[in-house]
Amino acid sequence: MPTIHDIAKEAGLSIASVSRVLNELPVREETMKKVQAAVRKLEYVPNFFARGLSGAESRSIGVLITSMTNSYYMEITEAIERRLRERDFTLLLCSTDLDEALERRYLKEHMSRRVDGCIVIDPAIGNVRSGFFKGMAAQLPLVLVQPDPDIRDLHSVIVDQREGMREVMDYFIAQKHEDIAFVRGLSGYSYDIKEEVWRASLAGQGLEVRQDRIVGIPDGNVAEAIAETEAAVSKLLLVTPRPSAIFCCNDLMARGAMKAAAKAGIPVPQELSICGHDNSILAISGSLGLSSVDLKMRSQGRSAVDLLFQAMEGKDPEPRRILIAPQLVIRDSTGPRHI
Amino acid sequence: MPTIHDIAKEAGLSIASVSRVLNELPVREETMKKVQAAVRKLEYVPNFFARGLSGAESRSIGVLITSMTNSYYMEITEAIERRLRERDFTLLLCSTDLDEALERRYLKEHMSRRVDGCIVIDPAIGNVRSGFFKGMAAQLPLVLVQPDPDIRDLHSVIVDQREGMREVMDYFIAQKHEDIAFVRGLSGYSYDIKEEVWRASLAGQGLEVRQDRIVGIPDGNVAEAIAETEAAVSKLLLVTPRPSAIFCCNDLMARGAMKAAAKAGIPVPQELSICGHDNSILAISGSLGLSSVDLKMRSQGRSAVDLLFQAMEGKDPEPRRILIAPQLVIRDSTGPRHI
DNA sequence: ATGAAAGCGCTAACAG
DNA sequence: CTGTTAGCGCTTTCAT
Repeated sequence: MPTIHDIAKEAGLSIASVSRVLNELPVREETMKKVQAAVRKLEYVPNFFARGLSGAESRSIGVLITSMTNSYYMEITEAIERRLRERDFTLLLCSTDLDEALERRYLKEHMSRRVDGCIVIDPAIGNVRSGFFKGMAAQLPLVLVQPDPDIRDLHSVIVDQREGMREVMDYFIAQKHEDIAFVRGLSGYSYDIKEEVWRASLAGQGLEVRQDRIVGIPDGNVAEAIAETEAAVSKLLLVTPRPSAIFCCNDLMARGAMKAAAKAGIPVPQELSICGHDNSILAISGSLGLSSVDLKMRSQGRSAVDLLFQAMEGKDPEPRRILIAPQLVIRDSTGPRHI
Repeated sequence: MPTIHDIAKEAGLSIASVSRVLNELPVREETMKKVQAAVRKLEYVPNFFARGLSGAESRSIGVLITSMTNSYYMEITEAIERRLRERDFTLLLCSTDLDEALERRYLKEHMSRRVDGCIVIDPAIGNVRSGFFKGMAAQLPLVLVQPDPDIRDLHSVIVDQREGMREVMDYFIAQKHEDIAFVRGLSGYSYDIKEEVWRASLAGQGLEVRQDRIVGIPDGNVAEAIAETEAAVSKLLLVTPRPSAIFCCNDLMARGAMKAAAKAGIPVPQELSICGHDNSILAISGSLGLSSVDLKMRSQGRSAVDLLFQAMEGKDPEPRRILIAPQLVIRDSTGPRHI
C-alpha cells in the first residue's frame, strides 16, 4: 500500500506538501494538481491509524445499542447516522445483547479506537448505578439515550414515557372506559413506570385497580411475544364482565391481543379497544390500524447527536438533559366504550 | 490519558515488558502482576491507533448495507456481528442509502481504517459493473452478499431467488391456480428475476401471461408501500374474472394486498390466495398468517463471515461463491383454488 | 526474561 | 509557499 512518501516521490514534493493538500490547507494550485494526480495514479488512501496517532480527531463516534433487529433502536440509530453524515463523521456500531459486561467491554473498545464521543442507547441499569458511565464520561464525551430518568449527572436524552402513558389513560377515560387491562413484559424499567401511571390514573378517577387486569408476558423473540400475548389475552377475555379496553406495552403484544379478540369473535373497537406502544410498522400493517404511542425515535437520534457535539466542544461541563414528549396516535383499534 | 510509558513507570519496568504482558507473551508471573496492577490503577486503555500503526491487524471488519431500518438487512447484519464477536472482531457499519457514490466513499473509508476485510450487502449494480469492487478486492479481502448472480470474479454469497420464486409458482400451480397476479416494485434486479420466473412458469404450463396481471408499486417508505399496494390491488380485484392468487415481492406489499381483499370483502384464502416474500415479522403479526418466502438471512450472514475469513487467510485466491436456497413457508393466506 | 531502540505513516511546528 | 524534523504510542527485533 502506498504511503505519503510514495506520493511525495511521485509528485516530486515533500511529504509536508502532500499532507497539506490532503488536509485542504493553502498550497499553490500546481502543487495541488501534482499531488492529486499522484494520489489517483497510486490509488492512495491515507492511513487512518497514522492520522489518529498524530493527534488529530478520529472523526468517528461510537454507538452502543442492545439489539440490531429491534426496529425501535435501529430507527434511532439511523437518525444518528444521518446526522453524523451531515458532519462527515463515521459511526461505529456495537450491539450488546443486553449484556452488562459486553456493554463495558465495547465502550472501552470504542475508547481504545479513540472515537470522539459515544452514544449509549438504553444503557444497562447496572452500569448506570455502579457509576461506570460516570467514570467513562470523565474521559470521553458521552450521551445516554433513555437511561433511568432519575440520572441527572450525565448528558442524556429522555423520553417521558410517563407522559405518553398518561395520554393513553386520559384518552381511554374520556372515552368512558372504566375497566382497562394492562399487558406488560415481566421485567423492565419502562414496564414498571407504565404500570405506575396505569395505577395512578385509575385511582385518580376512583376506579378499581384490579391485580387480575395485569397480564405479564415472558421475554422472548418477536414470534413468541405475539403468540404468548394471544394466549394470555384469550384467557383474560373469557371472564365476565371482561375489560372494555386493553393497553399493551408494545405493538407486538397489541397484535397478539388483536388476534385473541378476533379468535374470540369480539369486534374491535366496537366492544374492545386495544392500544399499543412504539408506533412501529406493526401499527399500520394490519387490516385494522393500531392506535399506538409514538416515541419520536428520529428526534431522539438527532437530539443525541446534537447534545454529543455540544459536549465534544466542551464549553458546557454540566450535564444537560433533553426531554422528548411522546405522542399518542389514534387509529382504528380504539374508540368509545360500547354501552 | 495514560500511555504505555506511564504503566512502565508505575510498574518499574520497560515499555517492552508492558507490551508483552498486554499481548500475552511469556513473562515472569511477578512481572505480569505488576503490570496488571498498574493497568488497573491508571485505568489504562491501549491506543488502538498506535497498535494499528505498528503493523498489527485491526481485528475489525467493515460492513456496508443500504438501510438500517430495513429489518431484512439488519437480520443479516446481526448474524454477522454475532459471528464476528465469537472471533473477537469488531464491526464497523455504514449505511449507503442506495447511493453509489456513498458506497464507494464508505468502502474507501473502511480501507483507510485498515479493516481486515469488508462485506458489502446488496452492492450497487453500477459499482459492480464498473469494476470498482474488483479493484478494491485486489487490495482488501472482500465479500459481496447478494450481488448480481452473474458476477463470478468476486467472493459472493448468493441467494437463489429464482429457486424461491419457482417454489411459489410450483405451489400455486399444484393448488390449481391458473390466473396468478404479480405485484412488484418499479425498478430493481430482484424484481426482474422474479418476474422472469413468473413468466416462464406460466408459459411452461401453457397458461396465459397477461401484462395486466403485473402491478408495479412505486418506491416509498414502509407506510407508503402498504398504502400504494392496497390501492393498486383494489383496482385489480375489480375486474371479472379476477385472479385467484397474487404473489407480492415483499411482505409489505402482501399486507397491502390483504387489506385490499378485506375491503373488497373477498375471503382469503378461500377465494384469493396471497403469498409474500422475505418471511418478515409482518408474515406472523396479522390475524391471518402470511405465506412467504424465507431468504435465510442468518445463513447469509454467517456464510459471509466464514467466506471472508477464508479470503483473509488468503490461501484461496480464486473467487468462491456460496449458494443459499430460500424456503417457502406456507401459512394461512394461501390454499387451493376455489372452484 | 527483560531492556534499548528502530520504525510504522502521519501532522504540526519551525525554518527557510 | 514549501521542506525538514520531531514526535504520537505501540510492536518488534536485537542485545543483554
